[in-house]
Amino acid sequence: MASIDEVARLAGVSTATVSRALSGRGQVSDAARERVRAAAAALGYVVSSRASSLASGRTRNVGVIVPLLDQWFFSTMLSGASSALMRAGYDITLYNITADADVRREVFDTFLRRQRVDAVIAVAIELDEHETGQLLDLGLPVIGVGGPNPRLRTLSVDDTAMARLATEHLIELGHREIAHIGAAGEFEADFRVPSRRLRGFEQALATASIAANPALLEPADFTVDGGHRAAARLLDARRPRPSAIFAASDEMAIGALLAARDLGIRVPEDLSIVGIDGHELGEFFQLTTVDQFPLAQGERAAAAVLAQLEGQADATAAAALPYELIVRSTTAPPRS
Amino acid sequence: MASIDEVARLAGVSTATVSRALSGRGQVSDAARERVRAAAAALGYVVSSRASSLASGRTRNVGVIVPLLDQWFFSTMLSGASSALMRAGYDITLYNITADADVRREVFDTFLRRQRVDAVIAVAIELDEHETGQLLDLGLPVIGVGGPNPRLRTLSVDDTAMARLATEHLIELGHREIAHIGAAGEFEADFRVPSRRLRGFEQALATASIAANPALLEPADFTVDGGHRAAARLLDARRPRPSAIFAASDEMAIGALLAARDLGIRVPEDLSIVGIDGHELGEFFQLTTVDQFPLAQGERAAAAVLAQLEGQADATAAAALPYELIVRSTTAPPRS
DNA sequence: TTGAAAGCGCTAACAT
DNA sequence: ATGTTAGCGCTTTCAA
Repeated sequence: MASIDEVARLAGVSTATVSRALSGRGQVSDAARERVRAAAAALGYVVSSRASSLASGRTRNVGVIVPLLDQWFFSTMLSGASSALMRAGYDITLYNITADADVRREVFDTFLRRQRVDAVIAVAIELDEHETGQLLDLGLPVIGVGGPNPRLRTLSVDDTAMARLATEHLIELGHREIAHIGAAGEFEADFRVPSRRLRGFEQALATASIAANPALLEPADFTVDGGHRAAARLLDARRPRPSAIFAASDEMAIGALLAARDLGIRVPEDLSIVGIDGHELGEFFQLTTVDQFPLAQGERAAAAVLAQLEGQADATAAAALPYELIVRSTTAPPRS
Repeated sequence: MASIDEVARLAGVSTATVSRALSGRGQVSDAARERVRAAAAALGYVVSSRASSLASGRTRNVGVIVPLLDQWFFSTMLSGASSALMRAGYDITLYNITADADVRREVFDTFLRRQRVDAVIAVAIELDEHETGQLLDLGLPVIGVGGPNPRLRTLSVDDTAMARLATEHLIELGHREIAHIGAAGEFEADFRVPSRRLRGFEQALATASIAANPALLEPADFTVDGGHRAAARLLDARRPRPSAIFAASDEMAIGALLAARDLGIRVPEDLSIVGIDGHELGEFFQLTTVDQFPLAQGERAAAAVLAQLEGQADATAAAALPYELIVRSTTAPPRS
């Protein structure tokens, strides 16, 4: 591993000039810069982040906290954030806050305090007061994605409005008996998303003067299987059947779709189904959904963090995250 | 951010003793250790990884290279590796080698050479000669998972044997007309897994003296959609229909299953389907598969790396990665 | 525009 | 068992 001294010697300049030439900070003549570049390339020299970060206080590394990795939505957001940060030359260190409470505490008490990162992105995590305070105490740029947090700079999509949009789509098609598959106890603890989507659903019904019917609310855990079971209950032959289902995630919507197929109920002729998220499988199942572009959300979070680190105004900061109704083939007017 | 001097002062010892007490290296009296602990806790002191790594040469950070994030298999392995490393107090920095060739080159030329990591785990990446050399040049423990690489210490499951096992299961049930959905050109470039699974399929047929039939081979891209399209071609009414399909991944097997349903072909009565991987949706679809426990693979990779870092013999090193046939409800004897 | 030199906050010899 | 001290390899004043 070549060191800065060797580069300086080969280029015939001081280490200070090498540092300036390679980092782009401070004035360096074109000639010197070129010689330094050539020397560094010849030696295969790369600035040691250990030494550089100790001297400068900058690590070129961003911490990303995620609640789960093995779910499409989170890994897609991570993918977006990761590629944007890497393009900017930043490393990313990953803090996977799993179900394990000890690990979670360690992340906030220790891992994040090791001065390894210049900034933090917290993805879809509901932070409690104490954790939020710990994050703020780091004295670093912190940005949250999803789940508005009044004490943090947060990018979030309007879950209530998305749910309203999905429900309104069904209402406009003429549906009146609309069921909702969504939140359930345990899951709720970490994410308020489900309840916000339920609220949007209720708002849309109220605006259209459709009475809320508790029998048409089925809790589920945001998995395909959960959506399938919830739909099976809703579509039970012994009770009046809704003409449409709004599922609070595409995974649950897909589960509902498969449940309908199992029961010989045709979609969309006998039953309309709409989801939320923009899941990769939505195209395959021809699922109508409200897309929230998770890959782009990750990229936006990265851009916001980079803007703060580089001290520029973040042009996209104020704008709310976009979402869009994608009408495919699982929704249609009810029969007669 | 409190520094080591403040802790030393508060504990009434030198900074060297603080360092020793907190790192566990070297001899410290119980009394001193306790005072240091208390002082550190009182001040909220955490060792700065910047300073510590410069002085010691250790970063307590492992780099993980993955080819994709938004696919269940890779994110699951990452999840396993991540949780195991975090439990051992290690950070992980994530290098997502996307489709972008420039980013890929940068990772090997620059990112990995910044001396930010103590070791590298390369997940399911086919490295070319040059990249393998670059990894080795780092002078760090490197372990690969999946895709055997003769120059690297590698944990890998025997893809050929897994495919053989899946195919033998069909043969033992009495199937003779067995189709395979697997590799296709472009995908092949990065992963040799598909061709190894094809080989296992062919071996099992040969052992049972079943003639290979090129008409029963359909290339697909390892997605649900690809599996669906491949199965639709295989199940086309105008040609002789196989009695069983072995898909080289669970995602494709699920696609095939849905294609059969679309065509009114009953599974397993009219068609048996078996996959590979142990996908989370396998249970839901009652899919027969050969599970390769990707979460455990990630954990094993982490354990192997930690063993090398800590200089212990890795007890699990020699053992091949386990796999297991999980018989569920998509396979049965053919109809006479 | 460039160089000399003083740190950045730890760790690890070496001494005691 | 503990303290003293010389680095680790850079960055950044400060001076020239």
